[in-house]
Amino acid sequence: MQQRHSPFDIGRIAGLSPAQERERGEAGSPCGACSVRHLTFCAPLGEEEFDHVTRIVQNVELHPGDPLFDEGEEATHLYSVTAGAVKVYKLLPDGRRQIIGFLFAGDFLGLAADESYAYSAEAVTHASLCRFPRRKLEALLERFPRMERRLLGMASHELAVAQEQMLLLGRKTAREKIASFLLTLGQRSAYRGQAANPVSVPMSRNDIGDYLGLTTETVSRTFTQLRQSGLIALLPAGRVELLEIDALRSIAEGS
Amino acid sequence: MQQRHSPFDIGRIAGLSPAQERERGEAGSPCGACSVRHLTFCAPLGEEEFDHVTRIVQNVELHPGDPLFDEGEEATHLYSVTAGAVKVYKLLPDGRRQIIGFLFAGDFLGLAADESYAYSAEAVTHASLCRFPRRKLEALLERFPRMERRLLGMASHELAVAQEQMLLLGRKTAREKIASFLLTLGQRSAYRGQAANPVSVPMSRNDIGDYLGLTTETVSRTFTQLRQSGLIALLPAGRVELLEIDALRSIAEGS
DNA sequence: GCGCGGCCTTGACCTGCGTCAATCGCACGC
DNA sequence: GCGTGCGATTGACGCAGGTCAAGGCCGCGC
Repeated sequence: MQQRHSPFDIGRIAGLSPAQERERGEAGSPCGACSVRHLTFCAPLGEEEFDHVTRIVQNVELHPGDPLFDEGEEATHLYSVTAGAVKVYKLLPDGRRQIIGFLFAGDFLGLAADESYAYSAEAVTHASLCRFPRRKLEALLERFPRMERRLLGMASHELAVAQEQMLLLGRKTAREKIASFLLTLGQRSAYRGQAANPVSVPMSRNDIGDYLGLTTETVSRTFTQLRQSGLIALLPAGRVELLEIDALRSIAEGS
Repeated sequence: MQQRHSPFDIGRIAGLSPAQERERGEAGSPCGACSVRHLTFCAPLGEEEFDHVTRIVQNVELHPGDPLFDEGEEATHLYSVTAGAVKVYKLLPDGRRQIIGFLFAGDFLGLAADESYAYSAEAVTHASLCRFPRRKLEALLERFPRMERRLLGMASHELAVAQEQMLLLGRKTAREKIASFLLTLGQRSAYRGQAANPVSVPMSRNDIGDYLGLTTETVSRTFTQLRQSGLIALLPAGRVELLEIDALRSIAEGS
């Protein structure tokens, strides 16, 4: 239990050593040069496993707003984000939208509970992803149980994140939601080795609203209110400075 | 891909054949006599695997309101519900509560993203569970990759359910939430081979509220309103008859 | 430099749901 | 049968956040 990682413990698997410097891997494809491997699904793979993965992976480049796949579509591929930001969402027939998550370098998507995707995915910024044909990846899982263990760990982690988000959606106020959102974005940036304090907030107010169960206007007003209270500063290029992290933390946890 | 189940496809694995009749397995322990095995984690195990599981499993009986474990506690066990209902929830420091899910026969809990539970669990009704020491189960997973595959399938399924719940919490109205809730409870009953139409609703209005992001009063008012519209009937013993399933379905999906 | 379009902000107003409080219903113990 | 207590229901009222609408800001193309 020291050397071996628990399959129920993605935190320890993935959190070993958030690196300092990285640029997104070049569009080409060679996994050998992957600069974000330590963050991804591929991190714990051995030589042989990694070799096999390298052979089935494809590269995908998206521009802001480009769709990756739609809810209900046949789930033919799984993806790992290597650069940029992607959003994943579900729609109601009348157009109401719930964003299920924002994904950054190292995040995995496409795990489907049945044959089709349960959500749609679309680029927020310019984004690069590795694409794994599902059939071929399954064949590898068959051969390399360690990969299955890794996926189980990632799924358990996703589940914990989803549960935390349910708490936010069901029980937090707008102010608490925004504070939680900014802190979480910061933590995730730090985990990837990027600046955690002036946090980069690449998504629109509308996207933030659809993620937190609020409207654009309420998101905007709440940002303004936090700014006026001296807790944050709104910088150019969608960056937000967290001026009073402790205060934000106590707001996020419910005053 | 015909004989072999996809690891990303819990739906097919778990959904093979919801049986008709079952009573909860007797408190004793012998897995051999388990009447809900076809619903559980154990369903797809082979002889040898099942034997090993049998040897590490313990039985737990809970009365309504009994706690099973608390958020933050060391995650020493995993559980499979064999009878009754269990609720799983998270708290904010000021006491606000979000129920993450209600679990019934066949459901699994305790998968933790790190060494401690991310939520608390407590019995809703009298409940029976199988308890697996985590260390020992991990050792089995090591030996039997098929079990890991099964867990991955279950986790993927949980993830899809959680995402659907985020859509509900973030974007649905009280009326839509209650309609969705009743329909989902019905489907899950049917899946276990129990009555789907007069649905059994064993949890309190308060629990329902904490699950749907509403207050007790709003839950109560919404039930009354659905009853007055002739869509449901409130029967004794916490049972609800769904009188107009199609109408309820269209409400649940957003009118 | 100028106009255009998309996003953000702000204001005024509205409403769905929360809050507070009273009452009801029913299971249970004696 | 009768009291007791907890959960459910109902009502009156308030407010957080939604809706509708008007600018403001800014990057981009020509």
